[in-house]
Amino acid sequence: MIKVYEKLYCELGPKNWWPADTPYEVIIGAVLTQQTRWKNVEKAILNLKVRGLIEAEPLSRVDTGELEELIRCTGFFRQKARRLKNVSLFFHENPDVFKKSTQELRDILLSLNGIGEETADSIVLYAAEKPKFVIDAYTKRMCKCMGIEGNYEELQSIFERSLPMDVPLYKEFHALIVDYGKLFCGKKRCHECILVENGKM
DNA sequence: CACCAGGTTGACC
DNA sequence: GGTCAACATGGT
Repeated sequence: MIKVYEKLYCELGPKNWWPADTPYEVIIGAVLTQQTRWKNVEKAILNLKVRGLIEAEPLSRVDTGELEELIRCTGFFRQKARRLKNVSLFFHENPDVFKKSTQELRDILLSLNGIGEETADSIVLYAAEKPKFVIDAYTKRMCKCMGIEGNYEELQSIFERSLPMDVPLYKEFHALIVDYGKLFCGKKRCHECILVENGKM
């Protein structure tokens, strides 16, 4: 996998993800971007910034109806508003949760409604800056292009086993995979894959 | 008009 | 264990 990383980095890097000013902005963005284009998330985050809601405490208390309007442009706005408030209440009451171990933190995040594996790992990696490789739809697609298939845990294990355990590397690699996916891996265009030569990575 | 986007959940088998 | 509809807006 390290060769895939090097190839992507040479073609497209560096991406310097995650685009956010603070760790809590990463958490909000991670929830809002679920099944949604980042462009729309940016608008919603700007709305929240204007209202001073990029912190756990105020976000946990904001009126649900108002929050729904502020994030409407990200779709699924009712459930995202409810989930954002729940998550914010949790972080407000547990401000030191990032000090826990990677695995503990991941399990805690997964227990929160609205945070599944990808969102949990995005928060672990980009907000808490702990080494967990994020697997998303682009990653699954890219792996499939390379003849690798599996569930979330299996794919994550492949990346984590074959890469040095390094937070900046995990961050940049995931960013590159997403960017690469947007450019080349849109369903019918996988023949343009710049990764596979000789059927090998 | 149809399809998709940096997914998650709860119901069901 | 896996599969599936529901959740909803905005862009191509």
